[in-house]
Amino acid sequence: MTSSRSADPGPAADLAPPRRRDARATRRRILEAAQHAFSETGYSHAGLRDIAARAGTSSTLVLRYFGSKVALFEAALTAAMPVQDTLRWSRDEYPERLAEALLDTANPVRPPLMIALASGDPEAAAAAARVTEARIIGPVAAWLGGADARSRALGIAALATGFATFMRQLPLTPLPPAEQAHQTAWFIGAVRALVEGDGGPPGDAPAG
Amino acid sequence: MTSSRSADPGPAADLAPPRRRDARATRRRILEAAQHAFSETGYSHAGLRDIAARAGTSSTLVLRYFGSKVALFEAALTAAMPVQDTLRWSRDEYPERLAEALLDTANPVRPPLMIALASGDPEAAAAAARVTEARIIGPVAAWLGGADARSRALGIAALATGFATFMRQLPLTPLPPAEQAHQTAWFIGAVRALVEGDGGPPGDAPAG
DNA sequence: CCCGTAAGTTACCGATCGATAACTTACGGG
DNA sequence: CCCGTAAGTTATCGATCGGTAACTTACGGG
Repeated sequence: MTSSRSADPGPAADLAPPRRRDARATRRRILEAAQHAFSETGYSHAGLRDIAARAGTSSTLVLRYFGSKVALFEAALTAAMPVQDTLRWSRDEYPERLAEALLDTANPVRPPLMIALASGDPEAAAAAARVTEARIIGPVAAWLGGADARSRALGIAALATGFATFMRQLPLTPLPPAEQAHQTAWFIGAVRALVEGDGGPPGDAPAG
Repeated sequence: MTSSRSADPGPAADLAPPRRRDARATRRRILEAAQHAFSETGYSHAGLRDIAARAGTSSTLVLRYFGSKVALFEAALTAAMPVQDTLRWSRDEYPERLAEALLDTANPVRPPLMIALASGDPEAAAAAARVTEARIIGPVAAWLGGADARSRALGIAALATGFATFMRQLPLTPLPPAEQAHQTAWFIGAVRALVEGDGGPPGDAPAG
């Protein structure tokens, strides 16, 4: 990317000079704050003022950078989609890795919840559908292969959404550890069945 | 000003006398309207004025009958839970019946969506968690039996939630019929695995 | 017939929301 | 040094929300 700045700031751009006005950094902070807010409380309940406060700015600047709330949501959901990472996993490790990612309490960004909690607002639901198709259904279906690839990719997404909703969003009385392990094992098995295909694609078995 | 009430009791108002003030009927209409509104647009996006308009009354009366919006939601979700019906199904027909119920376009009341779309608001999420435990996890787990009954019941609920969200709420480009059938078949198979138990309970087949 | 009470309506409140306009200030090229 | 422009702030708008108070009207027992 060609920087319009003056001289090349050097390879160690991490130690950026203490710019008090940095549009790119501000925009990135807003995007991260939006991912967190939309993941925790959903589209409707996350206000622009909350997001701006998390990012250390004002709601006006948020709108200047992203145009509207629903556009910010679409940008945040797109940025939160970890498809490029998940597609590097092998078919064999995919189910377990997906479960780990969904249950990782250290990461507050949860795309399945962003999708599920957005589907109440029509505009946000349309944005979520666009991003889901472009960044999940399409790539995952291509990665899966086979005739029912789209249906299986959609099943994985639906499974992850329901799993995340019940495991991380609803304040249910927590399961005892044994049942929790059973729950995770069931989820992994269901995803594995979808990854490997229903009847099993002929001659396509990934030699483990 | 919608209807002039005098002089037209309508064609055979069932068997009820033409009461112009019927608290029970009004309350029931409000509850049904709330089930529809919460199923379609979720807790946050469904306003008391919308619900009141669907029921043909005013938001004031809604609040007088149910106290608050979250209390109305809890009452509507409880009334919408079809557990008493589903538990009459045999273990064998349960998965297909559940899929039919979720995909029935004639019925606009969808408890899984009421739960999923409510989990953004903390109070509504708590209410949804209470009703889910009392009316789904508990009864279904008892009906399922076995050590992992609670975990399996939770899996069925999570599966239904994700399935309903992606099949009926998100405006995705619809799957072609063949893939749609595959999707439904996969859902039924996943539910069946949870109903029958993971390792399979020995000698516990219920005679339909 | 009469009136207490329940059923229902109208008007309104404070808070919050997304979004806009106008203003202020810092950065950097000339 | 100077000033144009981008970055950021303050003030505010109109709409909508859940919720409350006060008023009106119909039902039914005495």
